[in-house]
Amino acid sequence: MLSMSETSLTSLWVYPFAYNSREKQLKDDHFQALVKNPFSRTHIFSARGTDFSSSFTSKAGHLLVNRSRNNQNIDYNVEILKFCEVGNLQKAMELLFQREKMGLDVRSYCSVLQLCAEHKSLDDGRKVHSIINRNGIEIGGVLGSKLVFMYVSCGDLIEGKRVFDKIENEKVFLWNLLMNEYAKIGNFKDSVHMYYRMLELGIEVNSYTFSCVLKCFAASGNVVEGEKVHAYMLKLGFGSYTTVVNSLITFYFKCGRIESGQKLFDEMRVRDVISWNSMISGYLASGLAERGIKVFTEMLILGVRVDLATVVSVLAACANIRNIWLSRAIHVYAVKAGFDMKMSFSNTLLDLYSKCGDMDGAVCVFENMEEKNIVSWTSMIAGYAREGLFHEAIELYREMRKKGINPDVFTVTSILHACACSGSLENGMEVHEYIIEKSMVSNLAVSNALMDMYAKCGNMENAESVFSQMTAKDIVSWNTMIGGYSKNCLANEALNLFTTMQLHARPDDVTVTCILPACASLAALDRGREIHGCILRNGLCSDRFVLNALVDMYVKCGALVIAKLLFDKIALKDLVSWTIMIAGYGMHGFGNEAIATFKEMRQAGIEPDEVSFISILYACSHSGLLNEGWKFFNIMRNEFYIEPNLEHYACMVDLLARAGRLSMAYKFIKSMPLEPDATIWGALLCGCRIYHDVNLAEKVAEHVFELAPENTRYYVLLANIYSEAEKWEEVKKLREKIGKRGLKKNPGCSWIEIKGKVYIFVSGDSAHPQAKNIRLLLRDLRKKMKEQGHSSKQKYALINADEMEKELALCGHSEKLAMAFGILNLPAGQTIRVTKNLRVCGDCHEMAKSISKVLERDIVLRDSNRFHHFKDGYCSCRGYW
DNA sequence: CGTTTTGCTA
Repeated sequence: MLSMSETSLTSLWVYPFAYNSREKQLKDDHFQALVKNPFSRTHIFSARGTDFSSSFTSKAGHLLVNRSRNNQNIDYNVEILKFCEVGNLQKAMELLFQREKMGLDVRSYCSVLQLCAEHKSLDDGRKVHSIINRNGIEIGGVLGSKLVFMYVSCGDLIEGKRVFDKIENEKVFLWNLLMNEYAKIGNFKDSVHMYYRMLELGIEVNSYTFSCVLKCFAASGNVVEGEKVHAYMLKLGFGSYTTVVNSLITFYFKCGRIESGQKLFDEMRVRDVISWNSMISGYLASGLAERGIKVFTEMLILGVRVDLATVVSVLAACANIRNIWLSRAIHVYAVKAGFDMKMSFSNTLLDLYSKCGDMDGAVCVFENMEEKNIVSWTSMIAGYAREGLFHEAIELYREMRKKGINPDVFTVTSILHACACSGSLENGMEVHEYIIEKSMVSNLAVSNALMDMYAKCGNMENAESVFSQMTAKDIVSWNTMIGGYSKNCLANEALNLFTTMQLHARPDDVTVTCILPACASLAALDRGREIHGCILRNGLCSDRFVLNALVDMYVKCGALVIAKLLFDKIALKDLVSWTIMIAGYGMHGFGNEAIATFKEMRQAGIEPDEVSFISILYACSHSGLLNEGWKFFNIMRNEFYIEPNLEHYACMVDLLARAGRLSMAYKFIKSMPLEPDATIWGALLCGCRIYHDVNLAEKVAEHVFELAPENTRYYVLLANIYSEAEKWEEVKKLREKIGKRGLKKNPGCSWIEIKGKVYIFVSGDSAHPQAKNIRLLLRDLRKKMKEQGHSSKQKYALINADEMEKELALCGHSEKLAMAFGILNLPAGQTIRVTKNLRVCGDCHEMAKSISKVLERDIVLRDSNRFHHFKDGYCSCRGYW
């Protein structure tokens, strides 16, 4: 824009009477170009008002040389420049094509390239490039720079870099330009590479270079290299450049070096609004919203100018700590400052409402927004997902796509979370397709969310496929996969991946809380101990989730004493800690200790929930504490107003049935306000077996078979009841029934861990290298049992007679094999710990008792129901199994 | 000649 004096002077000089016709003149492109043309005296005044003579002589002089050589040409160059000046790319291109053979001035090409860059017209730019090549014009110096600039501006970074590499370049500008472009597309590696190359070539770097390279190291979290840049920057005297220090502050915050960022900020002599905003958003992103707000307050006290970005960050900080009061104040402030009409402000407000659980408020903001962007939609979707309204989240995502809005990385991760939590595999797979289409898989957060979605939907194959295709994995990726395997009952896969992980990354608190349940489910005590060591080495033992998982692992691996020692050491025991310990005592048969722990918990001021009541009720039933169980059932309902669910009822039926109150249990089921399921009838069926009540068993079995026709466990149970009553005819009938249905018995299997390795045995296993020794040992033991008056209980037979014979011939059941293997391979005196996938068989139970006495070996056997500690011929279950 | 940077909500 011309200043007032210049305008008047200009106009007067060229057209003394032109004042009135000025508007008309401006409409005329051609004329306007003339006014600005380097040859007109006007140009000298308008563009370079100060130095009349030098500008005139240099420019005109240059062109005058051309004029003398080729009179025609001068006009073409001038004309092209004219069109460039007014921004008429089309005309300039036409002229360029027409006159390319005339040996046009390099400047003309430069001007057109500049215009192509401004218009972001890659097509035209390429055409200019080919004209240049066609006419054998040497690409270098200014022309080279312009070509690179054009390509980069038009988004063709690859071609830009190609031209750049061909030309001599010590100009820092182009280096910075390319570096920034690489950084913009997330290619930090190449950006940083250029920085190192600059240093090698001795190119003088400037503040732009430092800002860019710091951004790269911030993104990749490379503290070491970033600090080197920091030192070099100070050496070159950029320590007082506000933009560079701003970048440095952001870098330190992104690397988690908060104190360094704060220190830099404190020592800054000149701070601008960006310095302040960087601090606020730095704290916000580090999860320290309060400190961000504190920076904002300081800003207000010092009277620093606040801008939209400040308000947006502070409001987001308020949202994160759910500070409604401060949010309102800032809202009012924003309205006064006129920020409230901005989209980014509305987006933050919307997110604030949704984070505070006010989805109606969020919807209100959302619907009243004149313009919405991807952030608005994503915030809404994430809000619905956070509130557990997964269906709404998915619906809104659909609506958004219908509107033609392209989900970005944030949207995709939010919707995947909604799909994961609602188990909507189909929707999740649709999102996966979109992700592939937009090649978003390279994004870590997206891949992690995808894996989580597949894992939560139970599809570990697809999760594994995403995982294996990831080029870079972070701790979240590993944790998601390990946790996925763990939760999908693939404990061995979880453990194997954990081993692999340790070669690549350092486990964190989440990793160990994911892997410990896998050890627990396998009862892999040695692996669990290893992980305990890993926890100690990595300083993770102050995390309450880790401690709870650790206690749970020791409980489920049968090491109750260690579990209790650790439990006592937990300084802040939460409801979960207490529940784990109560359940632990329960499954090990220490009902009274469980009750004592429950009381302690209440004394500690922790209120039990429905889960802790399940634990205590099971503890009572495992120890046959009928009256205490009833008491807790009543306390739960009358004192804590917790409505019993199916699981609570199952506990009670179990309790009654084990205590021999079979008809009472039957009446109890009949009086339930909930529809009983197979587990509940199954518990009673179990009781029928213990107390040999064939008549009731048949009645109960009808219910069970109706509710769970596919579960072989119950057919086996009934068959056992028949065979124990020597009703062989009925056993046969049942066997035929099962055969007709094509059902297969869930094979019993047991395993034992020796020196960290798990050995698995299935019923009648003879393939094992030590099978012969095991057989001999068992035969020997059987003999000793008989001498002591134990009779072999042929009653513990199974449905299939052939199988039974085979098992007897080989001395049988998987738990016997595993126990024998333990005796043969573990040093004397060491407890034998065996785990079985089904309930322990009665004969094996007897044999274990005998082994514990005859061989003086302690045995801890975990079956699908509880623990059995065998010692001196007794079992901790005292018959309650 | 000038062209490029730093912060901003999910």
